[in-house]
Amino acid sequence: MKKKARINPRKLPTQERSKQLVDSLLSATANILVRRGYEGLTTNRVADEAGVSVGSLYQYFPNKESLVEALIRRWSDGLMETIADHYLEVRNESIETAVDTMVRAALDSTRVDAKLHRILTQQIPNVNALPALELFNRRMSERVASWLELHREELEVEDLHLAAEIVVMTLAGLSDYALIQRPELLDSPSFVQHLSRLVLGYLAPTRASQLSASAGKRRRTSKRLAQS
Amino acid sequence: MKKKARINPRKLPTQERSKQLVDSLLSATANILVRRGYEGLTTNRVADEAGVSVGSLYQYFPNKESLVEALIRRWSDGLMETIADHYLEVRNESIETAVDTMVRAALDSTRVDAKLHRILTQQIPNVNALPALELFNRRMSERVASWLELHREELEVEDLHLAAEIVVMTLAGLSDYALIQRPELLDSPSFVQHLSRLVLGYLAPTRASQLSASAGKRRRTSKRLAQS
DNA sequence: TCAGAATGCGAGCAATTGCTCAGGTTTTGT
DNA sequence: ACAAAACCTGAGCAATTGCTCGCATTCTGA
Repeated sequence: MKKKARINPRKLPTQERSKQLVDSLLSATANILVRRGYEGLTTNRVADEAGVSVGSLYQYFPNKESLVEALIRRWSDGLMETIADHYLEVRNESIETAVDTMVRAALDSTRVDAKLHRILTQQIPNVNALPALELFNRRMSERVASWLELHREELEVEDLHLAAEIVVMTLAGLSDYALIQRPELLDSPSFVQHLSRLVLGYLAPTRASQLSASAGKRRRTSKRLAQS
Repeated sequence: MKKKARINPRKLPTQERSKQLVDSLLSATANILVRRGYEGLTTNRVADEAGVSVGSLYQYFPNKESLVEALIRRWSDGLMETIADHYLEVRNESIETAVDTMVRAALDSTRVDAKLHRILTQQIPNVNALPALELFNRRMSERVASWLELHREELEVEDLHLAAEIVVMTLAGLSDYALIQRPELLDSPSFVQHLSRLVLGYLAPTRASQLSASAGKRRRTSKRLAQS
C-alpha cells in the first residue's frame, strides 16, 4: 500500500485484444460497484470478475482510482450524448415545452442505470474525478446557454450563462436528491410539474404566472414522453 | 479488519472526564477529515490526535464509521439551530424578504466551516449517515412548509409540503455545488439575486414578474445582511 | 518463418488497518 | 479509608489491500 506508485498506465491498449480487456475491466468495475459499493471494490476482485489477472489490470490502469475515473468518463460521455439529443429536439419549441422536456430528460437520465448513477455520483469525491465532472457540467451549461440565447427576448434574466449554470445545477441536484432520498418522486407527474415551474418561473416568471393562472382547476396537459 | 465487530458502544460517557474525551475524539475526527480527507482517517490517528489511546476510542465508538456518524450528527444539529434562528426572524416579513433571507442563510451556513461542510457532505455516502441526513432534511422541510402556510394565499403552488421540500433541496444543492465547484459564486451578490428569483419565481411567479419588471435598469435594493 | 513487441499471468510482498484484551489508573459512593 | 465502578492504556493480532515482477503466451510485420 504505497502512496501512489505510478500515475500513467504502462501501456495503452492498441491491439483489439487489449481493448476488449480494458472494456471488460470497466464493466467489471461497474458491476462490483453496484453489487458491493466502493468499499468492496478491489483491484483483485475487478480482475477476477473480468476474468483476467491483476497484472493485466495494472498494464492499463496505473492504480485503483484510475479505474473508477475511466468508468466515470465513459459514463458521463454517454450521458452527455443522450442529453445532447434532447437538446436538438427542443430547438424550435416554445420555452414551456422545452423546459418540460429538459426536466424529463434530467429525470430520465437519472433513472437509467439508476444504481450505477447513484454510486458514481456519490463516489466522485473519492477519486480524482472532479475535473471530469466539471467538464461535464461546463459542456451542459454551454448547451443550455446557447439554447437560452434563442429565446433571449422572452426571458427575464440578463446573465444567460449564470442562468444556464443554475438551471443545470438545479436539475442535476434535484434529480440526484430524488434518486437517493425520494425515489418515488422520480416517477411522480407532479414532481415533473413542479420542476418545470421552478425552472420556468426563474427564466420567465411572467409566462409562468400566466400558465399557473390558466390552470385553475384543470390538469395541465403536457404530453411529450421523453425517451432514450 | 473484520467485517463489523460491534454495533453498539461498550459504554456511554457518564462522567465528565469521558464526555470530554468523546468530545475531543470528535474534534480530532473533524481535524483529520479536513487535513487528510476520509482516506486519511484512521482510528489510531484519531486517538493520537485526541491525545488518548485507541482503546478508549473503542469504549465509546463501536467502529470507525460511528465516529463520523456522530460527527455528522453534531454538525447537522448545529446547522439546524442556526437556520432555525433565521426562520424566526422571518415569520412576519414579506415573501420577497423572507426568501432573500433564506437564500442568504443557506449560503452562509455553507460558508461556515466550509471545508468541513464539504468533506462531510461528500463523505456521507461512505458512512451510514443517510438516516441522519434524511432527518435533517425532513425537519428543515417542515419548518419551511409551516412558514409557507403563513403565506398560503399569496402563493401559486398547492402542495406546500412538496414545495417546501423542493425549495430546501434546491438551496442545499446549489449551495453545495457552488461551494465545491464555484466557490466564487458563494460571495457573489448576483448569485444571491438569482437564487432568490429562482425560489420566488417558483412559489409566486406573479410577484416575481412584478419584481423583475420594476427592476428595469436600476439595481434592486435589498439590504438585509444575514448574520450568524 | 520467426524475432521482437505486445499482451497476459498470478504468487506473494510490504504496508496498513480496524480492533481486542489484559491489565493499570482514577473517580465515586459510603 | 476502601472497594467497586468507571475509565484509560497500548502492544500487537488478524486480515486485507494495492501493487510488483519474473515469466509465459500471443500477435505483428517483414
